[in-house]
Amino acid sequence: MSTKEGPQTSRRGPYAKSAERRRAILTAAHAVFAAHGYRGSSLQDVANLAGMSQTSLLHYFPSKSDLLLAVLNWRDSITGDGTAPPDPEESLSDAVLRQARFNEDVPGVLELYTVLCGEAVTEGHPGRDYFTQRFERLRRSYARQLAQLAGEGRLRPGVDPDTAAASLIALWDGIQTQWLLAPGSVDMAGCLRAYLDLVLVPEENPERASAGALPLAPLG
Amino acid sequence: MSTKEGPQTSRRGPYAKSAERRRAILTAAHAVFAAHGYRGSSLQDVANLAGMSQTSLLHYFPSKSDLLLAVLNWRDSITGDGTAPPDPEESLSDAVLRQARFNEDVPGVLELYTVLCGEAVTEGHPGRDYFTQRFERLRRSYARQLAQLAGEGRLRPGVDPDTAAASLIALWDGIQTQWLLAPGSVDMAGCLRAYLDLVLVPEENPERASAGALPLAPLG
DNA sequence: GTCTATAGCCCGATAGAC
DNA sequence: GTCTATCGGGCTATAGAC
Repeated sequence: MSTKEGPQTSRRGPYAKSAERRRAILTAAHAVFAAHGYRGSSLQDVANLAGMSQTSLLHYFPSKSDLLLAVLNWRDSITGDGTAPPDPEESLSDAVLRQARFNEDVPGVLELYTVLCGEAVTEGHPGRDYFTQRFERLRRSYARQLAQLAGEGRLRPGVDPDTAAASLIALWDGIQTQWLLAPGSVDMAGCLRAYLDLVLVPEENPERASAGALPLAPLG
Repeated sequence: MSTKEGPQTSRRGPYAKSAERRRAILTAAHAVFAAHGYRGSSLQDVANLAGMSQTSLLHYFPSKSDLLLAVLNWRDSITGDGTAPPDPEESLSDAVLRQARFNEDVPGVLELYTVLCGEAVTEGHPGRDYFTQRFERLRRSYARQLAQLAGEGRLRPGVDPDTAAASLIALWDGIQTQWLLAPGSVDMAGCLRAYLDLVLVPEENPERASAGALPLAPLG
C-alpha cells in the first residue's frame, strides 16, 4: 500500500482496471441473480449484461459459486451486514426503520436477498453457509441490543430478548417477501414499527412522547 | 359419481391406477422440489424417485410448471391452505400453534414452502401467482379473525388488525427460514406464541388464566 | 486478459413404436 | 400408458490461440 502500487506495467493502471471490471461483473451479477435467482441465472446472462464474454467473466471469478459469494459479500460491504456497531445516537427503532426504507428504495436489493435466502435452504446451495452465519450473527446482535434495553427498563416486561431478536429478523424477512409480491398492499416500515412499539417502551421523556407509542393501559 | 365409475374397461380399475400414479408423482415431486427447489430440480429426478421414465411423467403432467402447480395445490389439500373455516371451538392462538407444530413434524413441508416462496418472487416463475394470491387470502383471513377479536375486546388496544395479520404471516414465514437453517437455535412455536401473547388479550377467565399470558402492567 | 471453440453434460419436450 | 430415441438447446468449465 506504499507508492509502488503495482509490479506490472503502469503505476496503478492494471489494478484499477481490474477492479473496475470486477465491480462491473458484480453489478451485473447482482441484477441477474436478483431477477432470476442463482439457479435460474447463467454466467452468459451476467457476462452479456457486463459487456464481456462468459470466459472473461470466469477469469475474474473462477466459478459460478465464487461469483455468488462475492456478490453476497459485496452487498454486505455496501448496505452494511446488519451488525455494524450501532450509532449510539440512533435508537434501535430508528436504525431498523431507516435501513428498511433504504432497502425499499434501492432496486434489486430485496429481490436478491429474498430469492437467495429461499434458495439457500436447499441441499448443496453455495449460499447456505452465508445465510446460516448471517442469521446467527444477526440474532446475537439484536439480542445483545435488546438485553441492553431491558437493563434500562426500556423493554416491555415479559419480553425475552432472544425470542424478540429472532422474531424481529423473521418479521423483517417475511414482510419483505409479501411486499415484493404486493407492494401496494403491504407497509413494510409500518409493520416493523408496530412490532417495535409492542416490544419496546418509549423513551422516558414526558414532555415529548414518541409519536408511535401505543396506549399502554392495563388490560383484563 | 353414480354407480357407473368408468366408461373404459373394468369398473374403476384404470381410474384408480391412474390416480395412484399421479399421487406417486406428486409425492416424488414434493420431495425433489423441497430438496432442490423448482429450478434446481429436473423431471428426470422426479421420475426416478417415482419409479418411471421422464416421458411417462409427462403423460400425467404435460409440463414442469404444471407439475409445480399440482404439487402446490396438492399440498394445500393435505395441510390445509391456511384459510379453512376456523373451528369455533379452537382459539386463533391454538390453531396457529397447532399448525406450526404439525409443519415442524412433517419432513419436507417447510423446505418446500420456503424455497418455492423465495423462488416465486423472481421473474417468470410459475409459482408467483400462487404465492401472491395465497398471501392476499391469508392476510384477509387473519385480518378478519383479528378484527372479530378486536370487537370482543380481545385485541390489545392500539393494535391494527390488518397490520397484525400481515405481521403474523411474515413472522411465521421468517421464523421457518431461520429454523430450517438452525433447527436447534430457533423455537418456532415459542416465537409465534410470544407474538400472539403481545397482540392478544388473554380470555377473561380470572379463575384459570392463560399459561402464556404476559404481565400487562402499565409502563412509562 | 481477451477471445473462439468446444468438451461434456443436462435439460424439457416431442415422435412414434409397441 | 409405457417406453426408447432424439431434437434442439443451454449449461459450467476448460483449452489454447492471440
